[in-house]
Amino acid sequence: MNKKTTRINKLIDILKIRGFVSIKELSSMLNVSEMTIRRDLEILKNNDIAENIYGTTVYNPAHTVVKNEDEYNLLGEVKKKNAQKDDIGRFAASLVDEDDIIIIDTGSTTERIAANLPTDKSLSVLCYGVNILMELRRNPGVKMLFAGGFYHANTQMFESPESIDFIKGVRAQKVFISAAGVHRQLGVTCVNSYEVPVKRAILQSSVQKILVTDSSKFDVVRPAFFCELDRIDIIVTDNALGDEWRRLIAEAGIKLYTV
Amino acid sequence: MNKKTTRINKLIDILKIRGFVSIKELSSMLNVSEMTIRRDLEILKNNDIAENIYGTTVYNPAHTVVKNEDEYNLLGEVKKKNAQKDDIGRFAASLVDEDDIIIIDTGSTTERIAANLPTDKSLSVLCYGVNILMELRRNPGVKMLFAGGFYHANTQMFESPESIDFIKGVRAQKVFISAAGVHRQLGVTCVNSYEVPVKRAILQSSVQKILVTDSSKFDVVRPAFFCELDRIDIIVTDNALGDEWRRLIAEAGIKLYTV
DNA sequence: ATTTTTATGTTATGATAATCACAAAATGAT
DNA sequence: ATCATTTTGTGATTATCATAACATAAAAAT
Repeated sequence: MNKKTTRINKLIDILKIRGFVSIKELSSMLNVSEMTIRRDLEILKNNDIAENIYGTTVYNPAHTVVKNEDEYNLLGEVKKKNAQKDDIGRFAASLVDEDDIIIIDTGSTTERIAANLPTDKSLSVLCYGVNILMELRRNPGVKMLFAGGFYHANTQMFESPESIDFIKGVRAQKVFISAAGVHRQLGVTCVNSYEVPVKRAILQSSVQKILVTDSSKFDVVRPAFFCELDRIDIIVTDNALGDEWRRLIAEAGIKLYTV
Repeated sequence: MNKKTTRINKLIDILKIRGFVSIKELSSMLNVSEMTIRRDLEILKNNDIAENIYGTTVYNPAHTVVKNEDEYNLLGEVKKKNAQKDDIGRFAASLVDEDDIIIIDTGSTTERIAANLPTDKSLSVLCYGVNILMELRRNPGVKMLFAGGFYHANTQMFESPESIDFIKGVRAQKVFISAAGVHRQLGVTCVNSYEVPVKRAILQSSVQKILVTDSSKFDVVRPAFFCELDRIDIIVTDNALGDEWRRLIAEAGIKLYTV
C-alpha cells in the first residue's frame, strides 16, 4: 500500500470525525508539509469529500465516496463500488420506520446507513462504532445508545464483555449487520474475532436481521464465523449479485433487495 | 427586542443553512462591521453553536443550545468563566504522567483537560462523554476506553448499569472529576441523579482523586450527592477561591492548586 | 542501472484574516 | 436632558494563509 493512499485515508477519517480542520493541524497530525496536505485536499475536492475554504477544510457529510475494504482508493477508479455502498446504505435506511429502535453494526456500508437515516423521524439507535456515532450526532431526531469498551482502531469500534451485556439488555425492531464474507456452507463471517460476540448479541436482540453488504463479499470466507445464513431475514446488496445466489437466497426464505 | 439579539439570531439562521460562512460575507449580509461579527461569534463559540477557524465560521450541527420563545438568548458572562475553565483544564492536564491510566468525568471543565492533554505521552483514558471523546481522538498517543449506555443530552454523557460494571473493572492512577456543588457539611454534589453511580464508580477505581471545578461552585449545594469532600486528594480551581475555603481544604489534608 | 515520472518539501511573495486600542454612536437609567 | 454603560466602527499592526516556482527525494519504468 502506498504512503499517499494511507495518508489520504487518515485525512478523511479525521475530517469525518471533526467535520472541519485547519490545514496546519492536519499537517502536524500527519507529519507532512502543508503543501502536501493542500495537494491531498485537491484530490478530496475532486471527489466531493471535502471543501477547502480560506483557512479551513470542511468535510462534506453528504459525500458518496465510501471506504472500501479498509481503505479509500481515490486515485484509482474504484469509485463505482463506493457509490454502490452509498446506494445500499440509502436503501437500507429507507427500511426504517417512525419510532423504530435499530442497531447499527460497524463497517463502511453501515456508516452510509447512519448517514442516510431520515432526519424527520423519531428513532432510537444503538451502535458502538465511532464513525457511526459521528454520523448520528448530526441527526437531531435520534436517541443514541452506545456500547462502549476498549477501542479497536482497525474497525473504529469499542468492545468489552460489559458492552455485550448492555446490548443483550436492549431490544430492537431491526439490526443492520455487516459482513466481510458470506458463504453457502460456511456461513457469515467477519475479520476479527472480537467482533463475534458483539455480532451475536445484536442478532439476538433484534426482531428483524438485515444483512447489508456489497456483492463482492459473496462466496468469500473470513476467519471469524458469527452466524449461519438462515438466521438472516433480509439482505440488501447491489445488483451485481449472481443468479445462483439469488436462487439460494430465495430458497432460504430470505427477502432480497438489490440496488 | 434588542438589536444585538436579533442580529445574532439571524446569524445563527444563516449558519444553519449554509454550514459555513466567511466573516466578510456575514458582515455584508447583516450590514455591520467585521469586528461586530467577530464579537458575535465569540458568543456563539462560548455556546458551542459555531466555531471560527482562520477564515471561516463553521456551524456545529450537534449544538445543544435550543431556541426558546423564538430566539436564542446567549448573553451571559460565559466568556470570563470560559478562560478560567481552560486554565484549570490545562493545569490539571499537566498533572498527567507518561503511561498513566486516567479517567475523565463529564463537564465543560474536564473537556478542557482532554483538549490540553500532552500529545507526546503514551496514555490510557477512560471516559463516557461525547465531547471528551471528540477531544481525545485528536490525540494519537491515547488508548481510549469508553463507557457507553443511554445518551443524556444535557451532560453529553452515556450511562448504564453495564457501564458501571465496566468502569469498576478498570483501574486508574488518576481520576479527574467534576462537580456542580461543593459544600462543607453537605459534600460534593452534581445535578443529575444518573451521574451518581458513575461518579462513585470512577472514584472507586482510581488511586488519586482530583476534583476540577471553578471557584463559583464552592458553597453551592446541588440535588445529587456523590461523595464527601475528604475523599478528594487534590482540588484544582481558580484563584478567586475564598480564604476560608483554602483553610478548610488545607485542614482536610487536600492538596490545593489555584490557577 | 539509468531514465522518467511522481511525490514531497522549501522558499518567496502577495493576499487575507485576526487582534488591539481607541473613538464614535447608541442605549438606558436617573 | 445628562451621564454612565454598552455596543459598534475604524485603522494600524501582526499573524496566518494561498500560490507558484523550484529543488529534492522516492517510485516506476525501461
